[in-house]
Amino acid sequence: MNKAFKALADPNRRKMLQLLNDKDLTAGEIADYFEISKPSISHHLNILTNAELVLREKKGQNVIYSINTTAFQQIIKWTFDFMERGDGSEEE
Amino acid sequence: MNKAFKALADPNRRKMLQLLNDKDLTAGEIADYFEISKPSISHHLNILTNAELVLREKKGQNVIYSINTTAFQQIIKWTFDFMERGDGSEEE
DNA sequence: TAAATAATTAGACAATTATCTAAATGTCTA
DNA sequence: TAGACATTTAGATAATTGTCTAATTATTTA
Repeated sequence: MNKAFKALADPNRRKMLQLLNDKDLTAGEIADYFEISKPSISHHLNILTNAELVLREKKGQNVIYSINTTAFQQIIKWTFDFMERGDGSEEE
Repeated sequence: MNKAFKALADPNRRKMLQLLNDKDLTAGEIADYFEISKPSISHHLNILTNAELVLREKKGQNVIYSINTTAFQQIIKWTFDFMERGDGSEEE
């Protein structure tokens, strides 16, 4: 959980997640959307993978990345707990 | 939004949010739950306030902190967009 | 099998961050 | 008003992070 939150702290990584949410992409395709170098892209993808926010699959020469929806469900759950006060009160 | 995600990246700050979710607390009361120095607590509270995740209110000698639920709703919204694929497809 | 392509690893560096101690500010009360 | 208390500000330092270039690994294909 901590890794996921740390991973989400970077805007480039959040953008990667949004791209992957639209469709699966190879590392190279992801890199095309950014100004930064490919090693930097690789570094960010590694952090996202370690945080289990994305899944990687090697296919020939390419590495295909995809969103891991399970991780997002956990984050939603965590965040949701702040919306539901323990006693059900809606008062200030 | 970026500030909020950065603020959430730190475990101490997430713990502060969880404490404040239970009830409003002064800076000193918050400090009692942590091992780190008061200036460090103050630093973290400042980051949370800047990210608009918490609200601060001076009351006499004390500063009372409380959760800003609006900010959490935005984070939920952001996260939720990953759960709903644009075309409504559930396929892999 | 040599060259081209895709991606990662290694290592360096600058910027950011979390922490500390010491000092300052603001408020209360004896 | 002097002292105590609550909190923040200032400034230093060590650790972490994001970025780069150069080199490496793995795969495809001419």
